[in-house]
Amino acid sequence: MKTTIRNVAEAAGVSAMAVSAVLHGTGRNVKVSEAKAELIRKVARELRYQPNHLARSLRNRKTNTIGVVFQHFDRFSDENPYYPQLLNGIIAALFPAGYTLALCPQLVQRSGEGAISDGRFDGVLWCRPDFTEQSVEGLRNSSIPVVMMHAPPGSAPGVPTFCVDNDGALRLPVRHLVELGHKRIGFVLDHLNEKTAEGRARSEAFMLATQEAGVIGEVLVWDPDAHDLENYRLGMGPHTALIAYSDFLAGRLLAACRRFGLRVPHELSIIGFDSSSFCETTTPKLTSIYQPVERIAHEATMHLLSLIQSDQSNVDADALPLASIYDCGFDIRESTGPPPATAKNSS
Amino acid sequence: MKTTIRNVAEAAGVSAMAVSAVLHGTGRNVKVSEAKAELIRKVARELRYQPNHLARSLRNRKTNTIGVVFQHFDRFSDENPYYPQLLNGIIAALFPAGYTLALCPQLVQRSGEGAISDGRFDGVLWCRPDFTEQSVEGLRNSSIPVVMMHAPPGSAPGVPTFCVDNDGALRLPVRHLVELGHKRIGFVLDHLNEKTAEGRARSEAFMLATQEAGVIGEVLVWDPDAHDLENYRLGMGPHTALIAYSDFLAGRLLAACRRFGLRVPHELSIIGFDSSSFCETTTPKLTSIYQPVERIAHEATMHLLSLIQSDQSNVDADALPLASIYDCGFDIRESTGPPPATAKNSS
DNA sequence: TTGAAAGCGTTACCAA
DNA sequence: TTGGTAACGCTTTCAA
Repeated sequence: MKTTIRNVAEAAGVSAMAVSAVLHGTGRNVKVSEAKAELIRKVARELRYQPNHLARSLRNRKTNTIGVVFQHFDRFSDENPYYPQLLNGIIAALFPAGYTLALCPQLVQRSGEGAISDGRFDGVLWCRPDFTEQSVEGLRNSSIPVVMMHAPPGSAPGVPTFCVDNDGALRLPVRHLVELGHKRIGFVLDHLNEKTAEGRARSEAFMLATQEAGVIGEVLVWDPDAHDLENYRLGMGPHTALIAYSDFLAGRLLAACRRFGLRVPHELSIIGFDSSSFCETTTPKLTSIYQPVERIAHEATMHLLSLIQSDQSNVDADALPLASIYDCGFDIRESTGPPPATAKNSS
Repeated sequence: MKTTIRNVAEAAGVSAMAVSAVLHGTGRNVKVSEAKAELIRKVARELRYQPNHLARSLRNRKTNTIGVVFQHFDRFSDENPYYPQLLNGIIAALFPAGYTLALCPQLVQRSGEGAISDGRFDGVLWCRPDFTEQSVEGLRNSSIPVVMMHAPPGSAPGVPTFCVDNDGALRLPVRHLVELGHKRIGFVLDHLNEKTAEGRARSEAFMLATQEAGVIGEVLVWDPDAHDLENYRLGMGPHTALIAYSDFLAGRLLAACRRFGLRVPHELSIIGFDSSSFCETTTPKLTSIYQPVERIAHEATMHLLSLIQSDQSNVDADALPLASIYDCGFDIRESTGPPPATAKNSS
C-alpha cells in the first residue's frame, strides 16, 4: 500500500479531489470531463491504486463495519447449531448491504467501558445480554446505534431488543407434558445462562407456566456431565420430565441418561430448546421448542442497518419499533412420553 | 464519539501529545510527571474520552485486525462443525494477542483485485481458495502478509500454506475399503468444492490411492439431495462404497440412502471427511477421515501473526516455514463394511 | 520537560 | 469545470 490518491493525481496531471470524484463518485459539485475521467481511471489502474479504507472511514465517519458482541466468546460449540444460524442471519443481512462483520475481544471482554464507540463500527449487534451495571452503562454512553438480541423487552433503556416470547414458548412444552400426565417438571440451565437476561426470563416463564398449569416446577442449575441421575430411575426422582435451556444441553442430558441406563422417554422425558437439526440426529429424536434464531438475527441486523442509515442522515428513528418479539413453535419428536406408571403422582 | 485527545489536553491544561503519551504509552522522548499523568487520566475518565481507533490505525499503520477470506462461501452450515472449529482455532490465536477478526463480503467475492491491502488489515487468512489468475495476482500485489488454509503446498507462489496431507489422507479409507473387499469406489464432492484447490487435490489424491491399490476409482460431482441412488441397491451400482468430501456431504448421502431404502453399510459403505462430533450422531455412526481443522486454523493464524510481527519490525521472515502439512487420521465407525455378496466383483 | 508543527490518506468546502 | 485549503483524530519529529 503505497500509491496514494495524490500519486494518481500527479501522474494524471489533475488534482487529488478530481481523482476522488471520479473513482468514488464523491463531491457532487466537482465535475470532470469524460476524457479526464478516463485518463484518471487508466492511471489508477496502472499504478495499482488502492484507496485506503481507513482514511476514507476516518474522513467520512462511516466504516461500513458492524461489531458483533457474543456472550460466549471463548469458543463456538462444535455441536450447537446456534452460532452458525446466528451468523447466517447476520451475514445474510450484512453482506448484501456491503457491510463487514467484526468480532473483537475488547468488545467481548470489557465492553462496559464504551470501547464500542471507538470509531471502528457504524453499529453494534449485542448478543450478550447479561446486564451488569457496567455493560448497560456502556450501552447508554454509546454514540452509535446498538441492537440487542435475546433481551426481554424493556431490559435495556432505549435499546431495541429482539427476543422470543419466552412466556409463550414455555407454555408449549409444559402443556404438552401435562397432557401426557406429568406432574413434576424441571427446567435445566447451565451456569452460564443462569446469569443471562434470557436465562432468567425463561426460568421465570417456566415457573409461570407450571403454576398456570397447576403442576410442580423447579429451576435447576446443572452441569449434566457431572450430574447424578441415578435416583431418576423409573420416575422415582423429583421430576418425571426435564426441559433444557438449549438443544445442546438437552443432548448432554440424553448422554447422561445413557450413562445411567435411563430410558428416554420411558423413565424420563426430555425437551430441548431451538429445535435444530441436531434434534433429528439424537436417539431418541429430541422433542424441542423451536426458536427462529436465524430469522431473529437477520431482522435484528436489518434493524441495526436502518438505525445506522437514519442516524447518519439525521432522520428521526422513532418510527422504528423498540422491541420485537417472536413466537416459538414446538416440535414433538421421540424424547417425550407419559411418565412411568411407577412415578409417585403426588400433585 | 465527540471527545478528542485535544479536548482532554485542553481540560487538563496540557498538550495533546502529553495525553497521548500518558494514555497510550507512546512517544519515548516525552516524559510527563506523575502528578500530571494522574490529572490527565482523571480528566480523560471524566470526559469519557475514547481514543479513536481509526485515527490511531491510520497514523500507526497498524489496525490490529485480521481479515478472514472465504473465497467459496455459501453459508455456515447448521450441521457441519467445520466452521465453528475453524473459527475456534482462529479466535484462540487472535484474541489473546488482542487482534480483531473481520469477515468481509468484498473480499469474499472479488478478492482478486488487491482489495486485501486497503489498509484495514494487518494480515489476511485465506480459506478455501481457488487459483484463478486473478486471485493469485491479487495475492502477489498484496502488501500485507497472507496465509492460506486448504491450499496444497506450492499452489501459490511465496504464500505460506496450511493443508492436510491429502495424498496420505485418502490412502487410509481406500486401504480400509480394499481390505473389506471393495473393488469399485466413488469420491463424492459438491459443486462448490469441485472448484477449490483442496477439492481438486483430494480428487487427485483419491484417484492416485485407488490406482495404487489396484481398484476402480471415480470422482463424482453430486448434489446428494437430488441424486438417484436407486441402482445402487444390493451393490449392483457402479460403486460399492462412497467417500465424501465432508462429513456434512456424507450425512446427506446417508439421508439419500434412507430415502431409497438402501441399508448402510450392507448395501453401500459411506465414509466422511472431518470425523467431527456429527459422526457420532448419525445412524449408522459415520466412519470418517479425521482432519485437525481447529489445530490447522490455530497454527495458520499464529503463523500469520508472526509474519505480521516480523513484517512490521522489518525482521527477516525467511526462517518461517512456507508450507505446513498435517497428517490425517481415520476413525472407523459403523458406516463401512464388506460389499454385498451380490456385488459384481469385476476388478 | 514541554509545545508547535507536520503528516497519515481522504474528502468537503470554498474560491477561481 | 477545476484546484487549493482545511480538517477527520492521532502521533512522531523537531525545536524551545
